[in-house]
Amino acid sequence: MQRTHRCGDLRATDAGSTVTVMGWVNRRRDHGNLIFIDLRDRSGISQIVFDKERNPEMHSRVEAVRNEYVLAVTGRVERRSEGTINPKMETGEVEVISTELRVLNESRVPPFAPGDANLNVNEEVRLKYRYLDLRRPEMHANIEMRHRVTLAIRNYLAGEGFYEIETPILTRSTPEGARDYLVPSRVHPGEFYALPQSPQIFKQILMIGGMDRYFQIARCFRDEDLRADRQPEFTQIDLELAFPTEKTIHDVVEGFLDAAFTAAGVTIERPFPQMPYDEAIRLYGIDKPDLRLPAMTEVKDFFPADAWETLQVDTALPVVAIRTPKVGELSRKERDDHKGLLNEKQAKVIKYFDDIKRLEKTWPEAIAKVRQACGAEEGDLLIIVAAPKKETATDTTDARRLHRAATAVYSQAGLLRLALAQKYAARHKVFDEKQYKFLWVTDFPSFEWDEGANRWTFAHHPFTSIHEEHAGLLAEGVKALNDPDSALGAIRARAYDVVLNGTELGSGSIRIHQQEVQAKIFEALGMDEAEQKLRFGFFLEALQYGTPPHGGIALGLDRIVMILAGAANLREVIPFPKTAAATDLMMEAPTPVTDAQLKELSIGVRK
RNA sequence: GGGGUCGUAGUUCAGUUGGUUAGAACGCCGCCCUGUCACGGCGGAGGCCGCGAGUUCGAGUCUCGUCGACCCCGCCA
Repeated sequence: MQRTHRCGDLRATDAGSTVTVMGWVNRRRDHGNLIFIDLRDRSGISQIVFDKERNPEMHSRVEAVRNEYVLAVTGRVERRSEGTINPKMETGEVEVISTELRVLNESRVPPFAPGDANLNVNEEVRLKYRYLDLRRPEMHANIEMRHRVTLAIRNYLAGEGFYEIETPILTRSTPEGARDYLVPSRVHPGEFYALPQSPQIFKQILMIGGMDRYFQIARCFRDEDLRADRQPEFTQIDLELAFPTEKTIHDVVEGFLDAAFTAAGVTIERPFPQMPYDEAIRLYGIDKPDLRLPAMTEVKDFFPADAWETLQVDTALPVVAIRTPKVGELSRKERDDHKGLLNEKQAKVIKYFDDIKRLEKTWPEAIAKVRQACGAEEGDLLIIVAAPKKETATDTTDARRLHRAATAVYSQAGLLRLALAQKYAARHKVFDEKQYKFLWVTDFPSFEWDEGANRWTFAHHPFTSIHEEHAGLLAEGVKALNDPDSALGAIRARAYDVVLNGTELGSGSIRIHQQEVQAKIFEALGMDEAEQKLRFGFFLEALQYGTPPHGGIALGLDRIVMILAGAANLREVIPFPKTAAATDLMMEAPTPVTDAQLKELSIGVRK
């Protein structure tokens, strides 16, 4: 038997023709002498009719057929009579009157029915029986969208002159950044490969190799704890190109995102707005602003100085208003609940005033200005956030220190802004509407102070160019490596993130292509010459052989598809995802291995 | 590493202050049914209450430990 049609494709225009369809039994309705079977394949569902009068032998065989049996059915497509048409089904105008039935395979009773329209089953069960879960139309839709998005990106980039190039999966461990997944070498006892956290060095080497434009739908591995939007192995759209400006790269990314979203049936606006990191912090308190919600507004100057004295606010630091739209009147309890939105650490950095009406009694003019500056409308919630006054006044003479303190206020206020948005999401409904607000965040700090390690570390990765005019700061900064207020903190990188609705989709930069600059950066990170040579010797050498200026970016494919699918976690758009404990419930991975395997790898396991 | 929620029939859940025979719905099995499409009717089977200790005359229920799922913090250049 040869399949002639797919189940979901039959239409009234097929009436009269004889077809053969194959698929799974979605549901069976047994009326005794008349049996209906909904047959399902990837394309959809068709109703097959088995009539005892017309074919008693076949009818008796179909009585034994159960859910998820795999059938091949030949029959005549007939237009359904008036009153039996099912408008809820794509194929509901027709049905197949079966003339031949072959049971291609039987099925045990499944732990859950993939054909159940309102499936309510624990994810643990879904993951264990992933093959059944994948039969569900919802999963088909997500996987299909992922395919379409990926294909659109491939086609777009190929059209822009990018080569798709594979890079090694077995590579070298780099101790900085995320924890590596390690693979023992049999040939070199005691030595290990690492799975790539990203193809970063390889793609830069490809540029040095004159490949001009590279991309890869690349699998990356990071041995860190999981989140709803983080898997230990994930897929990046990774690209790099020679002789770029920031604009070249932004145009390419916007181009393929446009193609990808179009493939998913979504129109997006271009060009994406841009915002320097420092402005993002000042307006949103975070480096990945969600533009669906209003920014914070500086309101300190609207109040007379004595107001801040009364309210016990530190006037050296910012005072901002947070507006949450369309919240309406708050009950006493709801207002009390705001306290719970701050953790202990946050409460040290900021205090808030959420009873605007009370403030208004004392400072009516100030509050009027606040409302106007925020663009507040009736029903919007306004909360004023400031730093609590401390025993010793904040030092305003040290600009870098002051900046650090102000940044802490902005970021804690930003977290409160998001917590409020989340708390009142059901009321403002901003998150319900299908809107896609893209943003480029640019000019990230090159270095950030690591409190724990008490040293400077890179904010993006150590191959990121700094702005040329900050070369002096770098020279100054390397002389004060142990000072959190060193000049290093003021250096801005030629780095950019693409952000969508408060989610970081991707991150990239113009790379360093001069060996001396690269060595200087390593030095700023506390690596002496010997250590540089040990860890990146080959790369520093490569940079000396005519490296072209180059830059690139990597975007999380899983996250893009997740957002397009409206899914709450990545597992919905990954066919075989891992659990929060990084296990595979279907394969039951990881597993112990035999002593013989370990011996061959010169590995002993500590009990 | 830390915090939270959850774990009872194949599935999703209920289970009172610790009390006698642990329930419901869907699914499953049998019989009936020629126009259903979440078909319907009648009947039936199905339980290591995650696992292990403890408290108690008595534990699904209380305590401790442990395993697993999910979410968050740390972590993720």
